[in-house]
Amino acid sequence: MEMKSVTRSLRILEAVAHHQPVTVGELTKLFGLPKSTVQRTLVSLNEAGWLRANRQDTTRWEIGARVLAVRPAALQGSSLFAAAREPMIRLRDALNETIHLSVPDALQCMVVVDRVDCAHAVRTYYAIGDTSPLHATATGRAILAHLPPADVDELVAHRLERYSDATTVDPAELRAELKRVRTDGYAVNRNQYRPDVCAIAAPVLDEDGTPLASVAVSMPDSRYDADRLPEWGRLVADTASGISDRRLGA
Amino acid sequence: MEMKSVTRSLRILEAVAHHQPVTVGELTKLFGLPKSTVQRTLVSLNEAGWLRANRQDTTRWEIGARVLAVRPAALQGSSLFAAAREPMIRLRDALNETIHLSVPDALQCMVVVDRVDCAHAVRTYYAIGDTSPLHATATGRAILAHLPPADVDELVAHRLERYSDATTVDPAELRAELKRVRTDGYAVNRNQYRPDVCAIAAPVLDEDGTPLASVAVSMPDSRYDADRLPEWGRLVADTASGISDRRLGA
DNA sequence: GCATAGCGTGCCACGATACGGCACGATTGC
DNA sequence: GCAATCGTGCCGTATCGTGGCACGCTATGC
Repeated sequence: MEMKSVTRSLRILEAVAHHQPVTVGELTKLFGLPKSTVQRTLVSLNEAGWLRANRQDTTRWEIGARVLAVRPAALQGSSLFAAAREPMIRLRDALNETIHLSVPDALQCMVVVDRVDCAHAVRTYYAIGDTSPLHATATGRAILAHLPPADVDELVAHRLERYSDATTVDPAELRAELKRVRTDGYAVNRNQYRPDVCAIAAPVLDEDGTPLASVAVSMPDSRYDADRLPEWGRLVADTASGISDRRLGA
Repeated sequence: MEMKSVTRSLRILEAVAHHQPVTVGELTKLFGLPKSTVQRTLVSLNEAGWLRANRQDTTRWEIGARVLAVRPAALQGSSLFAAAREPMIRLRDALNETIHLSVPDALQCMVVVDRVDCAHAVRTYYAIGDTSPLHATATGRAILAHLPPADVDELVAHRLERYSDATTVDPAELRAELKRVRTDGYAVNRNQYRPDVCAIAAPVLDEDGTPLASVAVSMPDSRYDADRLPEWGRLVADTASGISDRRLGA
């Protein structure tokens, strides 16, 4: 049922992405596999055009540009990506905090797809491709709030994992929060996932109300100001709906 | 030397990306492979997290968000990407034409990695991930002009493919054009690749003069004005060198 | 309503093929 | 100049992917 060489080659591909440019030896240590096996896999990935030798050190491997041609359906041929770009920068300019764009992956987790950094010396850090849980983040709850109830039921059927003291693990409490998100238009997270990280997020919706992605402003707890929450929440929600409009208008 | 199942699974992955959401049957027709083989490959790709079933029609497959964690080395840990973003927007604002950021892939072709759209109703369209030939585009020649002569020799050793009446297919003519690019600081393309598409491009250089990427402004032939070429060329070149500086300063 | 065609999926014996131990040559560090 | 380490290539064997086939299901057309 599972093709060993395929899954392994993809694991290796991911490892190359995280450690590029990387040598055969480093990868064998990482995986504990025979040299020949890793080497053969790298050559195959190279022949497929997904890997290439580093220009300076031809014994090191790195990811080729081919992967950019393969983009998730969630990005809708990257029109979402392009539409979000400028509104995100404007939001960053207005608030001077880091802005993230995330999409849900198979309703399992959120994946960061784009980022605009702020100018503060201390700032939150998520890399593009990082994942986070749906129930414990603002970005995830902004999506959850606009999903069919059946999907939410399925999520709470599994135990809601606790990441910190503040994490919402009670299904009823989560549902109440989601209801609040729908009326206010934005979701909030104070230290519920990563300690000392707060965020305010709003969903980008499809024409039929399906949540495609969410925009979030995230900041250290020290800069979180509850008094300004309504104002910031409105700004984030406006940005998100602006992206929806741009996407559909194009 | 080549692992059949690996290369084939990646071909299938790419096919899914281009036709998503797609069914098993459609893929079997595309490749002429047995149903079971395609099916098994899809399941394996799914288990690796690179594929997922469509939400509406669970019998259709699409690309998962996992691929976003795998980024080309050419983006230099996305510092190039981040450095280019705002200068590109300023250039778009100045010219009101679509701006593309492209990187060379294994010196075979250029790949579009970012885009900022203009406001015109009629505009050029390249998606992120699209590829174009080195010798027939402004974006490619901006790179070629700053490559070691040996690399250019290797390129012209293969036949220069013709895409339109205007395509430069004569090696000597290409070399003369590259020399002009080096003195002027920007490359030009009038309908040499896609008919009715013109572009002006300049390279983003590394500290040692290696071309990393190129910035291009592209427009329909109807809006191309030869009289303004020097001015626009200078603006594009300034933007590109500004990106180089930002990248190194950061 | 029934027949049929087409779909996605699961099974299994066969045989191609990827595995991994090993050896070679190049490079680096002592 | 020696030794350790690395990337690479080879080859017999066991494994693993292959693809023909059959099943259950859905949509289509008579």
